[in-house]
Amino acid sequence: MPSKPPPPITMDAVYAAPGYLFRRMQQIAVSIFMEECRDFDLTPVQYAALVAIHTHPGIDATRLSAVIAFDRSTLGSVIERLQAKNYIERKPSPEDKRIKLLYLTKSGAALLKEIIPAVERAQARMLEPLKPADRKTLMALLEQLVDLNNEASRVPLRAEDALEHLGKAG
Amino acid sequence: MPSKPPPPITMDAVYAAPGYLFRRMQQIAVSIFMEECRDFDLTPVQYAALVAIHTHPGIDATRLSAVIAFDRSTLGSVIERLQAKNYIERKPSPEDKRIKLLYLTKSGAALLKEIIPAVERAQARMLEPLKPADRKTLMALLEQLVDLNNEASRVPLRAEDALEHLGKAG
DNA sequence: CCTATATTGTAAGTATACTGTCAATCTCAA
DNA sequence: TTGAGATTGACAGTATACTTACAATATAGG
Repeated sequence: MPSKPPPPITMDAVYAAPGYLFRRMQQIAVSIFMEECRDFDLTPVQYAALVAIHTHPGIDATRLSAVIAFDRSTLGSVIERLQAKNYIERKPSPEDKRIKLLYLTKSGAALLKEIIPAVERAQARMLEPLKPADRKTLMALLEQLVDLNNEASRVPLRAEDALEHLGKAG
Repeated sequence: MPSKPPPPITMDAVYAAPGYLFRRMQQIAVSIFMEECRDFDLTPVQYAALVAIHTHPGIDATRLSAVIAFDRSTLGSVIERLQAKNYIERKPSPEDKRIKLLYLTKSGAALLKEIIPAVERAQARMLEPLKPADRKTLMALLEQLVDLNNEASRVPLRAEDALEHLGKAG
């Protein structure tokens, strides 16, 4: 029995591959975000970090990385930049000398409020070319897929766990 | 008339935002690709470049960037790494002294053949958690969205145009 | 022919995103 | 209590991904 011949190597196979489409869509999403938020000098990642710190004041970097599914190393430089721009501040923890607690500054809180309409415009623009029903379908499937694949990523999202150790156990 | 109060700022809003899901899915996709292709020392981007050079031998870097929707600057270092690993070679064009033509080496062609099963396993694994019908729906919608948003990205895909100037016009 | 303009590859600078490693610190169990 | 192991933030190293800028080269118009 002859084995199946290998499929031809074509760009069309690349263009239709999930991995390629995910990369392409991510590029597009970042591009749209940066365009809508041009006035604010804030990247998508920096925005997510600000929201998380706003929601969980006094979080530390390691837990923050779990809450936004971010590598700890990467997050270090993100935090540095946010601090350099005076949007957040770091205070040493009295309980654990290794830890630095993160808080929004007034400037950071104000920025967050102001930028939200631009962020929502960006999010809407990403899906705009689709029909409303298709937008819902796509988001529902993607949310499922990301959730079901959570453990496959190197830095899984740990939204709840992360907070159990924050002195707000419940 | 009082204006609508602003929506509360929550992490759930971030988790459901298209931009966040696209970034997360991209992280997961790269992670799975790297895991399946561990034996080969090739990144997703390097793989796409190899396929494109295989499909269009003698392509130059600028056209390659259009064919895989890649920034020219980024591509420079990708090409360098592929050359350092002896998977491609660059030859000066006799017609245009600015241009360097790209070709797969024997080693690169062999690698490409060998890696394909691993790449296909990776692509399959990304969608595995979904039901087959949902996989199709998701891919169809995503393909549409990427295509319709093509111009929104900084480096739009120009699959066909790019080749018209390659001496294969027609 | 010669000059304004465009293209090509390259480089410098910024920002994710990951792999490791490390010292300081904390925790827990023997 | 002390010592093994874990955690934390920091750092070095690699790889996208983008911006702007630049010199070398090519092209088109006058």
